[in-house]
Amino acid sequence: MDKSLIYIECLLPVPLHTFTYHLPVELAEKAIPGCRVIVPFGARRFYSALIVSVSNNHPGHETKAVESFLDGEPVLDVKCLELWKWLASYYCCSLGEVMKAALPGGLKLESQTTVYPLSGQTLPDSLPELEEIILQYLKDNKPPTIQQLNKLTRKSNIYPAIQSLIAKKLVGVDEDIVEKFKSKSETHYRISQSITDEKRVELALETLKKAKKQFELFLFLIDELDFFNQRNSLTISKKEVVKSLKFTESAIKGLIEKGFIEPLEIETSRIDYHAPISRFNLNLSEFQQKALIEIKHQFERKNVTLLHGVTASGKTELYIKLIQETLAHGKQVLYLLPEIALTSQMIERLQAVFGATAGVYHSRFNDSERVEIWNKVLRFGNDGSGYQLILGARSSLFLPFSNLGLIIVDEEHETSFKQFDPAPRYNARDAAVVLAQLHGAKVLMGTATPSFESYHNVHTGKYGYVSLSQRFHNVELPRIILSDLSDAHKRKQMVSFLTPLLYNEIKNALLNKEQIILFKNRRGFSHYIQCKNCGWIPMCTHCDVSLTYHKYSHNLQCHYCGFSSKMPQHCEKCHSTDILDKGLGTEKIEDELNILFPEAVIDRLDLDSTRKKFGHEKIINRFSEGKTNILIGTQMITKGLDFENVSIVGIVDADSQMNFPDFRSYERAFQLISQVSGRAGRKNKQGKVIIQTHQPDHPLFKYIETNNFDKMYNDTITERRIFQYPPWYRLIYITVKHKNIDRAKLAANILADELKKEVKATILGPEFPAISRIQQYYQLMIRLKFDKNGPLAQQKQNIIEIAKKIKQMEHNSSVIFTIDVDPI
DNA sequence: AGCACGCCGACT
DNA sequence: GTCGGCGTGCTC
Repeated sequence: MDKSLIYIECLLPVPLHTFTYHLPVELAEKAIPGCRVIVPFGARRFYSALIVSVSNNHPGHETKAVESFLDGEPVLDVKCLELWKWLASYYCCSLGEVMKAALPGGLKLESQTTVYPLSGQTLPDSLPELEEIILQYLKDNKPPTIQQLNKLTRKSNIYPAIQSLIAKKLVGVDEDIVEKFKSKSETHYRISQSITDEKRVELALETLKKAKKQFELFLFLIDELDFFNQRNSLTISKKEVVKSLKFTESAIKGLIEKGFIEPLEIETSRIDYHAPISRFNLNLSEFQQKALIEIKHQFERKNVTLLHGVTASGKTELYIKLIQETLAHGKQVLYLLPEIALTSQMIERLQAVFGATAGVYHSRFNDSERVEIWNKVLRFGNDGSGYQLILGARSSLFLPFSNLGLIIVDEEHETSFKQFDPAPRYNARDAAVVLAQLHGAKVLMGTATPSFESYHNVHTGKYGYVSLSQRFHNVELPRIILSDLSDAHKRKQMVSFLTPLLYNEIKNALLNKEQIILFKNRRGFSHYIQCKNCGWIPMCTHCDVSLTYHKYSHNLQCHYCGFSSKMPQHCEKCHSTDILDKGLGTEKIEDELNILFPEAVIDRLDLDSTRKKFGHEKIINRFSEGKTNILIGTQMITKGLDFENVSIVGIVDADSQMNFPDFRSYERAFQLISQVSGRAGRKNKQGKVIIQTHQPDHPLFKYIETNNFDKMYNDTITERRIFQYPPWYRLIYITVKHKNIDRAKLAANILADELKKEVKATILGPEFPAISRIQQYYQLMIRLKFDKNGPLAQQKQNIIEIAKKIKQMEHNSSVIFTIDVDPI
């Protein structure tokens, strides 16, 4: 064994395992897990790689040498790496994939090839046209990157031409690592270090007598930077100097040249600073006080506690109290929320309380902002400037925490905590429990409608449980009224899509100047069109779904791949011009309402109306300011919004939610309807929730009417056991995709057969899901149900091995297998 | 994920 | 005959 080398396991920003590199043993002290190095990878590229572990042992295959070191200090805590490893093994993906999701792009470096001309070689008489173009470009420009040349020549692959030029010794190439993150900096000035006392100032002014502008500027700076008290410690930005008086660059330059002031670059933040409210008094109600004591009591014995509190029961105040206490102990806090964009009210509230110690992190930040937040979390503990509290969406789980004391998972039941695509397909709620364990921290999960998984964990004693059943200010829960759609249809009493009951309630509310929310989910039928003559329905050419009609843009769109086409003038099959729109989308509801209630101001909150930046906020603000009378919305309106004046919530079509073919449809429907209901009735008046349904006798409504989550859970949990579903069993769904339907089928069948032989689980499929083709790819699904107490980790390994084996078979290399653990 | 290599069809 | 399409295999 070569004793002069040590070996490091590295992660590169490619969706693969780790790679081993070597470096001389003298540099061993620089090889710290969590630091980045630059390494060669493949034929001609360099990447930044993250050191995972260091060893003295030769890995048993060839290794390349580390090119250089990037960091003196780790960019993350080793506990983060532990979380990554857990995620990779639990969610069946590579560590490289986890790293891709975890590290902000700015910390991942990649080499760029630049091309430069070589002189001294005589030009041949003739060159291929492409090579001529390149040479000409090099003559007149600074060395371009390969990508720039590709763009310039509008060719997809310019590399062969460059290789040919290299062979002729006409050009050379360079591999440069580019640092993507540039910290934002401003030019500042300070009084020169050589000016040590008043005397020197006078002397300086003496020399400046002839340069009037410089004299004035110097005097200004001495005053502004409070030289006589602060000496040379303060700085002023160039912006301010130029702005404050009519000083020009030349005056500044003059002072610098004479050595009276010094320029320096100061890093500035891209992130807004929030000043905390100076005096924040938190008065907990008697019930909240009791709940707080109970939570702490639970934390003595349990690492995770579920806080079950109805809407508006004041969970937030409890969170704030617990965060304050944890921060006071010098520990970090992570507050996880679903879909950050939809919870801006909550963020604003918490930022107002915690000010600059609190940072926000989610996917809408750009790369530079993310690196900045990352570094601020990393810096916590070193100086006073780091973030101690992070409010964020699921990806904030990856921030480089070193000393977490508490993780709050708000709206624990929300499905958006689960990442679906791409890998890692992790559930932030569950990963939070693991992360907390690594830090010895506690987890508080809050919700008004617990997920069955979490509630089950409470029942088995794994999680602690605290309930908060009293609403704030004793606001009553809204009255739930069912409205029978079948009956109204039969009696021909329907007013467009409204039962007479809901219609009249809306009318009355409008008369009383009260607001109305109408809820229509996206699931179920959206707004497709159909030929009345032959039944033809326009379909997406890439996916097997019907196209949705959009009135606003007057075209047809696919909600899966974004494909759009013109609205056809006549049926493509029978050429009939009698084409009808079917179904009821939010857009159509808006239209109908405009006809029914022409005096009302109507707004719509869905994916289409909020696409513009701040579209969401604008619609919400209009409504909460009372400018809108009726708000129509999808799932979006259920998220953490508090309105004062909503007396009626109408659920246009409850059936499509309940009848969705999924084992969780009950749970979901209950969650959704109670969340929508929570928007109704505040402070002084009981609100009404009117549910339109064809099945008013459905048992689900009994639970909803009485808001009896417990009963719903107990009545339906047995069914889950009988049919082998969570929380009793663990699910893994495997999707097999290929452009060719037969290849997809064949690979899926082989996989299912192998799994049945090798894996101890109930295996269903392969079968085509409801949508069998998405973006040109046919897909089949295999579903596995595992006994919770079995050796799951081993089984997962088996699955990965089998999939790998099948991929190696002839013609199968382009088959895509995706493994989804704990699918939602 | 990139990127190189290699094997086939459509053009000068 | 060559250019360039993409299917396949490899990266310490």
